[in-house]
Amino acid sequence: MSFKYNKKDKLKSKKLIDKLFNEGKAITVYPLRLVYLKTDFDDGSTLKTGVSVSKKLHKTAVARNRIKRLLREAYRLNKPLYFNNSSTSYAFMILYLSKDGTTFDALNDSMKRVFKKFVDKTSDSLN
RNA sequence: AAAGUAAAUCGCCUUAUCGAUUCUAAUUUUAGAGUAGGAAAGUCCGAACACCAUAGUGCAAUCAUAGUGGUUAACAGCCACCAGUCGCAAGGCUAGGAAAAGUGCAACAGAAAGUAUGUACAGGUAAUGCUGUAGUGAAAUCAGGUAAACUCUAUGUGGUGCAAUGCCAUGUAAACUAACGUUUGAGCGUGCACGCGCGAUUGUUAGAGGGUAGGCAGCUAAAGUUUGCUGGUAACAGUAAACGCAGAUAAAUGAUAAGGGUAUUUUGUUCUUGUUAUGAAGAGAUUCUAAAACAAGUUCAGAAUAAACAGAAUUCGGCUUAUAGAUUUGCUUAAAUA
RNA sequence: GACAAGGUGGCUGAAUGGUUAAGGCGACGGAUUGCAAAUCCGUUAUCUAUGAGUUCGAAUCUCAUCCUUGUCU
Repeated sequence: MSFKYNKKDKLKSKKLIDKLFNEGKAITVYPLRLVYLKTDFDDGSTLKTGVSVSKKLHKTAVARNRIKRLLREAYRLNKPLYFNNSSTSYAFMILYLSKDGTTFDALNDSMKRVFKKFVDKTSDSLN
């Protein structure tokens, strides 16, 4: 798996997103919240991920776009470090909970902690 | 100088690495090219385009506009001029038709706010609110004010909006139940009238229910952008050349690092100017100098900090609002300061 | 994206262009009570989203801005 994050790996289907929020589980490491669900995909990709920022917390489109871009970048760079060997496929939704702005370094750090927690938790449940 | 005023331009840049998306090649993972604004925003006007079976007319209502002329595909925009108003001025602002067509409204105060009528003082008369002043009020005897009150005049105006609309996929579903309607006309474009015909195999309304929430087209070359020339006071028009300029859909246009430029603050430093004697002259008033100190400006170097408003969603023309900082040009200056 | 509706004290909610704006629920103080509740009396508060305009006068009319809510397939 590489650093790429193209159309196939994005979570787009409205149906799937509804299902994810209804049936999925969540991990919160402030300021991030990861909602995940184990599913299978038709097009062969193992992970589908979307990001979201509330309009209530960040009023302007510029602020929301900025945070979403940083979230995608952090996800793209950290993905191979944690999921290179996993064969099970998941749908992810990453939410940004803080009201304040952020920097790439801070977000990168918290993204790593979220994935670490996720990997620990899922491997525990398998055992 | 400073202050003001009008207009225009820019809105950090470069490189490397890792990505996103569209198109074109080859072809199955490579290469090349493109990729956000002046407001992309608000959705306030005007259009294009699409649908409302086809294609229309009149009236009314509604709504909009409102000096004159020009400009434009169109406009409530823009340009020029006139008028009013604010400003010393440059210049700014103006929903700027009609109150002698009619209806209405005017609290409190005041005698009286149109059905008019009368207090005090003065003047005047045969006599009288007959005349003036005072008093109330935004407005007072003359009529006026108000049309962002109704209204009148002139001009214009069908509705819905790309979540329009067409096709594909999915679903037993153009299915089922009730009411209304059957050529004597329900409905067909929201009020009335006319006209036109369509019309039971797919009428209208309501109920209950099934499916989808996906894809393709619409979708980006356009009343296009830049520069020059010609006409016009100008808005703008004509013409020639060059350019080919976003197309995403839980939302692309990014992230990181390095370097550079700009502004502010601060440290050191170069130079200039000013102030100060504790120095010097003198009997003294006072005068001269300025090592040092302080203040202001300035040269160079370093450090830190900061960099606005804001993100396309069918497309154009405007308007409105937000906007750190920088640059350029024209014009004005009454009073006050140097 | 396209198109609509609204904004009045802490909450709810009325108003013909005419006295810094009705009423209710609250809150506070007093009376009542052995103490409370209920009841009665009084008080409170920068209340018409913001900024302009029309008018003698604006919560009301007009324009712009801000905020909130709704509709669509």
